[in-house]
Amino acid sequence: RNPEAANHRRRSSHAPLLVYYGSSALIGRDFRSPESVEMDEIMAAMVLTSLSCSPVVQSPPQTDQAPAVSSSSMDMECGGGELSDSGSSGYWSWDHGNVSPAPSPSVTEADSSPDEGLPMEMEQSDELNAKRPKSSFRGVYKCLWPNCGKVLTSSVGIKRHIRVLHLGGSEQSHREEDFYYTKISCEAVDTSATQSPSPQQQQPRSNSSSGPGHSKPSTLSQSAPSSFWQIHSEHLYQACSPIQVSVAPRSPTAQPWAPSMVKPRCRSVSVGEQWLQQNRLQPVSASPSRTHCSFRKGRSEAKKCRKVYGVERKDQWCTACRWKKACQRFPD
DNA sequence: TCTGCCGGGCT
DNA sequence: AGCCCGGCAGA
Repeated sequence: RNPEAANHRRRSSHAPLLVYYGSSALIGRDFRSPESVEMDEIMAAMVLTSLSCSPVVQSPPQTDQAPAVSSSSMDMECGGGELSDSGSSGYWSWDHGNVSPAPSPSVTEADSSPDEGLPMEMEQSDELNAKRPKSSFRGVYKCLWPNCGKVLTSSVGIKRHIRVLHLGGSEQSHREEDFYYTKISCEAVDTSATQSPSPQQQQPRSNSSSGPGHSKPSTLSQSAPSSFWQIHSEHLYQACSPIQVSVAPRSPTAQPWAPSMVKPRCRSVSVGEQWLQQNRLQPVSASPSRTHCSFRKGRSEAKKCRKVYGVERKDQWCTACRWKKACQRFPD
């Protein structure tokens, strides 16, 4: 595709990472006024947008990096988080409502791109999971609604979020929320350094473009978003095979942000899908035949024509046996 | 290696 | 539909 678009894509996938670094710094300086922080965020995002085209910037975080406050551009990278720590609410999220205009045009463009949709989001998230420094997160819940990606730490919170914002708060959507969020836990193992079981926090995305999405929740409330179903059907397909959590050995020199390293390992399963699997529901339309789900019937103990009559008296075999089909004379 | 039979091609 | 066979997988 055109290089400019590719560049935007690269940038947009980098920006959240930097933002994340910023978030840790942000926590360290929460004594600052929100306005000041917000201005810094905007400034930082702008600077980062112009600086973060090179993967070098994306080098794994120095977790012991001091979150000093200064006006240098380097500090912007550390302190330019857009992540707001909701503090008293008990969760942090990406929810900025409709605050400032999108600080990073590239992010906005990527988010609003119609063909990127949720898969891109997941991809991005997975990518980020591998890069994120260790933290003490247990597990978080991410909204799967297109262009939302809100992350909360409580299932109640995410359900409420989905019900209110996306499902229009209708009561008929009871339990439906389950299908629109995913629990992210440590199964997205960070293999870059250790196999630490500590769950990784799902990286929230800028909602600078989700503003419009949030502004029309009622129109979406009665039917699932198409991209969601795309994901969901994919899950169903994948559900035929066990979820792969194991980790392939990896070159120590491999770049932790290489998507190919991360994507196959990290698969978030929506709670709804988990429910489906637990309840042994089958995909509605999918035919299981000719997939790896179909298994060959185990060999029976019964003797068939071949054994009974032998190859010499093949003419006495049943037709099916002669045709190498399932024996009809001595069925299982 | 033997056996059962699925999947698919040919007539 | 009838016939045949390559090839897979369990014993």
